[in-house]
Amino acid sequence: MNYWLMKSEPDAFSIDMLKSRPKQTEHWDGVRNYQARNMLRDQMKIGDLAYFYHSNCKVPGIVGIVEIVREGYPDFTAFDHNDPHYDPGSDPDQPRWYMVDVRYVRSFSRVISLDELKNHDQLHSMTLLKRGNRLSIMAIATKEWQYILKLDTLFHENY
DNA sequence: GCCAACGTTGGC
DNA sequence: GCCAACGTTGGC
Repeated sequence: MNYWLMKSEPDAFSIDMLKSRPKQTEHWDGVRNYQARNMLRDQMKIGDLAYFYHSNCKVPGIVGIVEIVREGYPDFTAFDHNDPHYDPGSDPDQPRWYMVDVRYVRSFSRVISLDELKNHDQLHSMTLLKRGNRLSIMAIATKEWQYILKLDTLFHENY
């Protein structure tokens, strides 16, 4: 069982949009980075959980949890001339880009903001907080996952 | 195989 | 909207 963090710009695809999809499930398309591709294709397994992260928005941060419900398969948006993520270099017979399907699990009662995450020494080694990091898919250590979960439940207990 | 130019990401 | 950081491209 592995833990992940997946970034999305909420204007393009937010956790609320995922929640309102049929079966609260959607494919995670558009990743065009080889390191992230390798994780989608090779490492993400059914039953793995991921934090849904909203990036490039007013309050960037973790907004909820999703579950991987289908393992890596070719990202067909790369074959579509009309798709903004079209890549002529990805051949259907030898796809360059991969995706997984995710299902909504739950939303946090608040955004656990990037700013807040930075304030916890226990999270300093997270890839997300490394300087210059731009990966849209990253692994999260079990300890970090649990620590972040507690940030949300602590909030519940206090209010 | 080097590296300058360019495009993208994403916080601020 | 700015720009630092990083990945990719392509000339040589």
